[in-house]
Amino acid sequence: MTTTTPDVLHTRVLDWYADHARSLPWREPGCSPWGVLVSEVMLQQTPVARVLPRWREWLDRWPTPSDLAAEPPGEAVRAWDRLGYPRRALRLHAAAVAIRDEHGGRVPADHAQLLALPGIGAYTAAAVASFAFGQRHAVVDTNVRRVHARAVTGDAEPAPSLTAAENRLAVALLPQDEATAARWAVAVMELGALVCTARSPRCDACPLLDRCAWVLAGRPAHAGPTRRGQAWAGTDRQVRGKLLAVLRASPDPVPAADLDACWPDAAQRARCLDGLVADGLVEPLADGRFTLPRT
DNA sequence: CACGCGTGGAA
DNA sequence: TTTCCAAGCGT
Repeated sequence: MTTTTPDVLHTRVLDWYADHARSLPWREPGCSPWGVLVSEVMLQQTPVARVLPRWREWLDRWPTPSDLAAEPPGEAVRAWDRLGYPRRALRLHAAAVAIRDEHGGRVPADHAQLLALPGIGAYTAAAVASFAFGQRHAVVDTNVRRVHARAVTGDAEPAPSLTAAENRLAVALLPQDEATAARWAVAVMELGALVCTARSPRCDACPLLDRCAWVLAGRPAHAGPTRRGQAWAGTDRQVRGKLLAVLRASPDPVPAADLDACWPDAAQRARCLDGLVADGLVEPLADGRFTLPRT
């Protein structure tokens, strides 16, 4: 239970955002909804600094969904470069096709229609509806969850996965006015990204310092179980990454021998290649070579 | 619902 | 060096 009224949180965070927001190209007034959507998908689990150059290239090459939809999906995977989780590139291409075929080439403003697009989940649908179309939605990402956990709930970290209680809290905190709600959504996220960070929060720079439930409680350590980091060395994910890197680097289809060279364990290599084919990230050709997907 | 899914910079 | 972690999604 908090004694701080939402109005104070809104004023503090919105004023802070007005002074400290980063100038990012997808926040420019002239940025299209498509530009916002592309940025949101690229930013799923990938840092802003790494996204920036790829985002500019994408929007320059494919300024509309129909431009991307006209290309083979493999071109999206190649242009994705090393942003990671390349299935996102495939889904973004599929979303572009759906936007062209089912929405007249225009990114839909409706939350449910956004949610129905490939690769667009609860967070991204709300983010696009809010950031690109100025609507009132609870936009709950990892930054927002961390700010809410500390400032409102008084916990050092949010729960391992998004809970119904967190969603209820985010809805309860939304300003009533639509335009204010949209600014609040991006402002809280920015606060979590720049000040209320995961590792070393800069509480001295926080506009909520004197109202933060976690600080007022003496910054107690995280109570729950420590979440396990993802293993990497020797995992299928590493092997998939190596296989796909070979295919991205080659403008032409690649002989199987080139893929064999990138990982010593033949069984794991074969399993991963099969997985990539099943995912639609790799296309096997009749002559035994492999390529990024053409269809 | 817990898990698998890439990548690389910073602490 | 190792570990953490960065605007999640789909199954």
